Amino acid sequence: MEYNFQSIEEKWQKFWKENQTYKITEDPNKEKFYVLDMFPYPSGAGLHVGHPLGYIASDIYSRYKRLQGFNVLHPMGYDSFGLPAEQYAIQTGQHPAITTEENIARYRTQLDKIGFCYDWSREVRTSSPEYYKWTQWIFKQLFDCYYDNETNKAERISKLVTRFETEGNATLNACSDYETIFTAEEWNAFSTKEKEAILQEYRLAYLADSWVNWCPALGTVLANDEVVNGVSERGGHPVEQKLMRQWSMRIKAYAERLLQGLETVDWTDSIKEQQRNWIGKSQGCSVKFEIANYELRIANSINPQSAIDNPQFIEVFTTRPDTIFGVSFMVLAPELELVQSITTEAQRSEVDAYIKAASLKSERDRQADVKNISGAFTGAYAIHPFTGEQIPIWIGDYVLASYGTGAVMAVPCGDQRDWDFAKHFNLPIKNIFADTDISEAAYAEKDAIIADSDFLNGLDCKTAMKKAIAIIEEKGIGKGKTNYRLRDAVFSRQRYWGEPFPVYYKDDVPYLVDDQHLPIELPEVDKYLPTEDGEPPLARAEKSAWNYSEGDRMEFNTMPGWAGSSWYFLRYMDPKNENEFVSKEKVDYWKNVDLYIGGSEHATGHLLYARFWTKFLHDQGYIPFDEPFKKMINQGMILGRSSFVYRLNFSSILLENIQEKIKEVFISATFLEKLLNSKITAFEVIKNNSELKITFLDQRANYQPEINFEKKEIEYVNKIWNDVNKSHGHKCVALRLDLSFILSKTPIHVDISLVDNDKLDIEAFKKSRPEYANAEFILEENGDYICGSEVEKMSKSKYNVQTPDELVEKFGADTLRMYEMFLGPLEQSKPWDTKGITGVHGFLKKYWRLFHLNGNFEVSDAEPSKEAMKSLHKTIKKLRDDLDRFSFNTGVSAFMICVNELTDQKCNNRHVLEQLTILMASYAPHVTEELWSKLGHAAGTLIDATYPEFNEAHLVESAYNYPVSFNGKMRFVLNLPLDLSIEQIQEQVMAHPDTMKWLEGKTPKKYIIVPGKIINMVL
RNA sequence: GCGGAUGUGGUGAAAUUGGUAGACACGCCAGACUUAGGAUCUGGUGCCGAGAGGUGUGCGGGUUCGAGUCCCUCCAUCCGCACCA
Repeated sequence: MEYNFQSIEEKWQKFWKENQTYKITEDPNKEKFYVLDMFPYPSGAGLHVGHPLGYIASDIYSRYKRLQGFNVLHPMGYDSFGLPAEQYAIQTGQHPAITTEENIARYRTQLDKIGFCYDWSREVRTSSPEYYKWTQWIFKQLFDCYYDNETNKAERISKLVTRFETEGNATLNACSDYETIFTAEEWNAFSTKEKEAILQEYRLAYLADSWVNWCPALGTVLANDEVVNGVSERGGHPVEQKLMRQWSMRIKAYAERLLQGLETVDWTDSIKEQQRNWIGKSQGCSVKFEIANYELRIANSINPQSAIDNPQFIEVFTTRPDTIFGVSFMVLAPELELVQSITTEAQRSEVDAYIKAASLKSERDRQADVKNISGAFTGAYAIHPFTGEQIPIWIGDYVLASYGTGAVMAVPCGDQRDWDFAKHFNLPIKNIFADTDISEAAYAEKDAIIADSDFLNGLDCKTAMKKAIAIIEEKGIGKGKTNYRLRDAVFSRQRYWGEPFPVYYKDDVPYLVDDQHLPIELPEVDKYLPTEDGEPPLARAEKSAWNYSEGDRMEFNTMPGWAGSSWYFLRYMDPKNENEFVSKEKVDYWKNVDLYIGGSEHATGHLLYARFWTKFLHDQGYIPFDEPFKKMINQGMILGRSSFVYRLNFSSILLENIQEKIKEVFISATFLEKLLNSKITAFEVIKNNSELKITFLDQRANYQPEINFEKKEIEYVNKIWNDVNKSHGHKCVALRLDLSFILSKTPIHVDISLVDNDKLDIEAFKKSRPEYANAEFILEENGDYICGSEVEKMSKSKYNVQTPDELVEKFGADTLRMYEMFLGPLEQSKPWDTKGITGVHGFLKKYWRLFHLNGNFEVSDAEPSKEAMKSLHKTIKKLRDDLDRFSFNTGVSAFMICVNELTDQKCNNRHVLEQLTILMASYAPHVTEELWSKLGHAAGTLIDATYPEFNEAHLVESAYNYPVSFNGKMRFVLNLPLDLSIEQIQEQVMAHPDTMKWLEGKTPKKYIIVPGKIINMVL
């Protein structure tokens, strides 16, 4: 009986579905294990072979854990709100829900064909109202909380209000940018609107006018992580800064905990580092510098009010308070308002010109232009708080208005940028580090001893920092402070296809919709575009189109893509719960995700937001953990292997009948290579009567008499002439080809479905495009057209997309699963190449054959042989070790070795094959399930079989092949019993004839004998 | 510039604690069977060399009886961050 994978896979997929083999329930008697794949967006393009890589790995691991007796939660669902479906809706008018539904159906078909053990009864979709009801509910909780720095967690707004009513906000320590102090009396006197405006400054989800990344092409704002190099991550459209009233999330409040939590999770250093960078913690101290002659400045200012409004101090943030005596000037960001009031008349024109120039530079230009030092002197001076010296105040665009206070105390001896600025403008550089040379560059290391610094003299940096902060605080001119680069995340989008907010407005004040009215469903609209006055698409909805409405109007923004994906892993635990987002009982059982597999591209988006929401839900007591994903593996990208054809570009071709169109001529890659490796750069062939005259030319088409061409090169030219001429009905009279021109042209991508093993299917290629219909080819000797190739990202435009479907059809899901694992380590990026798939397919056939004799199923019930047990237990151990360290590729090799050995042993022992089948069940679920039932087990019971136990006894050897080395070089192998003592081993080795040969008459100076390992002699 | 990762045959890779480098597979070569093969089976295959042998894990150095593995220097590729005070 042949290994008929098609019928086997179809049969079992149907069985699993009908019998709900993979449906799981909470079972307090079993230990839980939660394996999760990153939430996919169901794109219209469907799956390519790169997508299932992680899914296969997680599936293998889930099955492995289940076989070991764990209760494994392994769900799948769809992050189904998103831009592509909406863009499609705008173009076609089709409701995005329909497109989304179709795409999900396609995904599901593709996923089902690979044989995953997902519990589909737990599927969730972010775009379904049953799901987003709870996204809205969580938003409400965030709205109703603030971050209390004293309890170090999120607390209810009602607690804050009580505090305001009794004490005002003077003693409050909460996360907010609100700095105005009010008393309880003042608070109680505020109007509702005023009170709400203040509360917005504290809420974790809040409405505020903030500078946002506005993307005109997408018609929406974007979060910082959705902007890469000044353009939108999706689509690459330009992004500008715009002040808009938007919902935001006060993620800043969690900066420190998000940073600390990284220590507790098992993620790659690379992702953790990216999150640390994004959070950007820096510790230091704020210091106030008094502005000299401030009164005078006010009197002279053209805008006295501005001067009065601004403080007479410049506050800076520094991470190096130990270098405070090294300050020799200050630099302000040019856009700072303070600059206007301190600039002297003499400097005004220069300063204004500089500010104007700086404002014209885009954020991107400013970043690109790091080396160009620029700035201007304001004419004003600050007073050094310790020395009383007057230090000049400059402006320069290397100081960013958005970070810290937008001002720096410049310490040129210790900071390279300050040093560069000082050198450029010839400002004083004061060295406060003992025994350092700062003539060529700043000394930025923190290992110097401080000098010329009054009370800091003789101290090392660390001690000096502490002392400096202490004295600065004592003097009341500043205090120790920690800064974070992390900014609050914009939470609204001006789009249609997203979660509506559970918010209505009355008198421009936002109010939450009561829980009983949730979910607020997406209303129908006539068009998925903004209104004429630029309101988001939801503003088009009639009041009656809303399932609930209240107040003057509903919120027209929708939530961003990361809203639904920030908590989806919780919903899988209890997907149908209508009363809670997840029940306490279920979340207490399943807890956080034990293994999370997905790409690394969400490092600063999804992975940070999900951590933030988890911490918040934990603070509020809804879930018992505060990190969502304990261990994460980032699978590498599967790259495509593109194929190329090379079109010849004849700079001149003459035909007898010049009306005839010149055909497309393609040259085979191997032949092209030969040609390029020859001395030929260009040639011309002219037919004179029946004689051919070949002329070799240089790049300028000049005749090259000095090069002697070999016979083979003449042959190459002849071949081209013949092939081209043949294709043009032998009407060519002249031909000129410039090879360097071919190289300068990009090779043409050809669809990989037309190529097999680099060989082009010429007929199919001709049919693929009308302009190729009459193409002609310069082929290899054997008549093949060989394509060139290159490894690139898989994409439609490169015609190198390989879908899993065709491979499943050709080789089966089991082969695909094993092959994807066999490619190499999961984390590594690698090119997709189907060349090796036959090897894996052959292995499965070989495995199948172990169970069959002359085409009939036949296994032996005899006692297994010693060597078969050894092969088996070697494999059991190897697989256990490999899976425990997520080395999926080496597991496949181990199976191959085992099957090869059992085949050599002609082993068809029931016990051995049965155990091997359980081991392989997680990798190749279909074929193992088939053979498992043939072995006499009930259908569908393989997934809960008892995982084989490793027994060392089967691997015990009595003898060992010792590698015998001389000076560390292995010379021969000697088989010796393992129970020999070191002395006996030495005796045996010395007695061996080969030893004599390698000793060359010398006596070894030293013997290194490690029993069971090696023998080495030092000569 | 800073940080992280990677570098081993023609190719994908393996070598888990320092102990026979290249397992396993592709490809290639030779052979068997076959009307045929993208089927199956057998043998070979790092490089140089006829052979003995030499040589070999990006380069150079070090530690060690012994280094792909540990340490130092440099180089290359990929990814992330980048005036963050």
